[in-house]
Amino acid sequence: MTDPRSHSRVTMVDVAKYAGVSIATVSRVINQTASVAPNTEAGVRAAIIELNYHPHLTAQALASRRTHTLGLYLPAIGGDFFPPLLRGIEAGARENHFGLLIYSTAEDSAPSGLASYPLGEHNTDGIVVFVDSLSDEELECFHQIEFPVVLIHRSSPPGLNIPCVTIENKHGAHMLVDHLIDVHAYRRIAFLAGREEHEDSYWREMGYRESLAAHGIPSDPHLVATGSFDRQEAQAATECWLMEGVEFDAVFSSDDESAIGVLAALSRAGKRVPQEIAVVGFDDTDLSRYLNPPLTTVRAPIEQVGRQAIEQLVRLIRGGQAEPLVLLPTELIVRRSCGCSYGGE
Amino acid sequence: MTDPRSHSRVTMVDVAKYAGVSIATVSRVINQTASVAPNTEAGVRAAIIELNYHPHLTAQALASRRTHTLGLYLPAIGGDFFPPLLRGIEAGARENHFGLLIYSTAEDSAPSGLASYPLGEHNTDGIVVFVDSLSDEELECFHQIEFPVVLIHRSSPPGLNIPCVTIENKHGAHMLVDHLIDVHAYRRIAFLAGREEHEDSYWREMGYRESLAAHGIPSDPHLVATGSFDRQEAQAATECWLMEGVEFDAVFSSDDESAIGVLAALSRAGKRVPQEIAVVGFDDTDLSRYLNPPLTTVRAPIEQVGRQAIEQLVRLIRGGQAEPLVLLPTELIVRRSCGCSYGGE
DNA sequence: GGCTATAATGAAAGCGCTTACATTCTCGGT
DNA sequence: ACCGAGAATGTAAGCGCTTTCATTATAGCC
Repeated sequence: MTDPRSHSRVTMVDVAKYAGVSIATVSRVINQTASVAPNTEAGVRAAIIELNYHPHLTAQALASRRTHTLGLYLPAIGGDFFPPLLRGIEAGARENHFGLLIYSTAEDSAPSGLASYPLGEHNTDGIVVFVDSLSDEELECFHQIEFPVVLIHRSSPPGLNIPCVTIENKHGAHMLVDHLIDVHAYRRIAFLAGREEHEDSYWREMGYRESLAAHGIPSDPHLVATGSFDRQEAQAATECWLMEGVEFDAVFSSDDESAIGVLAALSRAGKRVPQEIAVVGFDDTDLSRYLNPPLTTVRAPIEQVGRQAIEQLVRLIRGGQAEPLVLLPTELIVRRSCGCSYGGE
Repeated sequence: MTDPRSHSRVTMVDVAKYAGVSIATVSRVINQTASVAPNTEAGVRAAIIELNYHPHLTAQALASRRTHTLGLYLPAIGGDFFPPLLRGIEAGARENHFGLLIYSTAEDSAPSGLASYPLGEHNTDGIVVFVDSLSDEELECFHQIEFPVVLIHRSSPPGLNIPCVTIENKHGAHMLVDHLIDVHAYRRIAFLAGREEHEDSYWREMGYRESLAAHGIPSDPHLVATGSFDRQEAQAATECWLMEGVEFDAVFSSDDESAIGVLAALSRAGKRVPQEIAVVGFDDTDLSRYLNPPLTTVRAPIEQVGRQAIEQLVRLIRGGQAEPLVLLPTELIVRRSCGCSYGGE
């Protein structure tokens, strides 16, 4: 057995001795928490370099009662949505000099007696919670102890005002459907919803309905199905429409990922996109420009969502106020799958 | 300012008092590190639940000198490759009851005087290093202090025998090119390499060359270009071939992601896949079955690579031996882009 | 019944830091 | 020359645990 205790690491005591000062002074120059005479400081810095000293983060955390670490709860790791989000979060954490601990609640059993929350006040200074990776009750627990939390793509449970950052789903969807109606004169526009409980899906559907209503188009329940933000399910749902002979000239798939499934179903059925049926998505993932045809969609600034979440969280940790709601703007991205033609790319 | 110190948390002392024992005993029942009388144990457990006590991980880490946390160094967060890899790693960590700290060396400045490595012995028990996120010198540092490290998709620098887990790149590429030659009788097969220094790319190229050689096909330098594992660059490289009038009947793109670029370039040039030119990739990312046409590729068990890496790392941490090299098998996935037709999907 | 292994527990010394408080030193003002 | 304010530094008490070592209670045995 390699005993981790065997390595005699360089500690502050060593540095203090080498520099001929007390450990308090060493601590002061490291944290710049009080003024130190220039000479002394230089000596300490030299000692630190000479001995190749590195502070022990765990000890610092215990003594200072801050971990300098942020936690991220995820429901699952995957999807085209995920990498840019994590990229934003990781970059935000790194820039603010925080470590980032991640935990997926995917196939998690309920926290048992002794096991506490995997990420919480014992190992982080604050957490960001993505959609439904934590239940309302769990959020409530954190709220009670006033632990810093920020939510992503999910609004605060009523009562506890937990800050939240998300995107303008409704407006984006509205713009997109407007485009379909105003520019292409489609009237039978199908909507493929995401997961039931998912707020993104809810607001996108709202944007869809509002746009229809604004154009005096009655909404037809046959034209709404569920794709669950999933390629397979979206494909199945589309095939279902096709089988049942539902008539539609365009489909608005609630995210790009399910749009891929729609495209696959249509292609297999021999329907040409966009000549026979137009398809549009949401998110503008990296991939959508490479689809065939390139996908008209709405750009969701996912990476920025991640950054903003960290920004708000860090404010909270530093004792400041966070925005109760950060709504990042979405933008219509017109490519070819809606029927537009364009020169670029 | 919210002072994090203000919350008087429940500590072992409280539990000990409540149960009428010493803190040592509480520690014993929590860690099961020595036998405790059944009655006592029951009392302590009851106290723990009653007081809703949760051990303070930082304090545990400091006292026991193990953090129960693993670190992951990444060069960048992104690509289709990334989510399954992280999924495997995260699951592995979670199952072994380790936390997971991640750090991207992407736009990292050189570690300055006081700043130590972001992930190291001060905050983790071991790290996994993905491709070139750490330099040989940095690996050497960790090696010197005998800090547990395992490498993913990158072999150990000479001398230090750092365990490494990767996939059978050469064999996979060999199978794939064999298929192109044996089944479809292609002879002018272009190869689009990944990044220069990338070992995956190197071995895939080796497999390609060996297969050609085995079939007595001379390799033509004009047929080898660099796509850098990147859609854009792959597209550009393919367009370049097309411009220069290089003749080829198939292209083996060193990963699925660049295959997308190849497909885009070909489609723009009006070339039909696979009728005029076949395209095959490597990795079998989620997406490849949804491409048009569905992509023939080689399955890389990416998620398993992540899991295996953690497995090896945990062994090392527990003081055991790790496999010097874990090579996970690859598998040929035949779809339509090579010219095969099939009923499924 | 006296004696020794053994199991159960407690006391206390850290782990490597931060920080409140005490101490010493300097220096301008008078 | 003397006082007091501030700056510079040191002392020491924790932070919440683990773990060694000593102590006490429990058997087991002839």
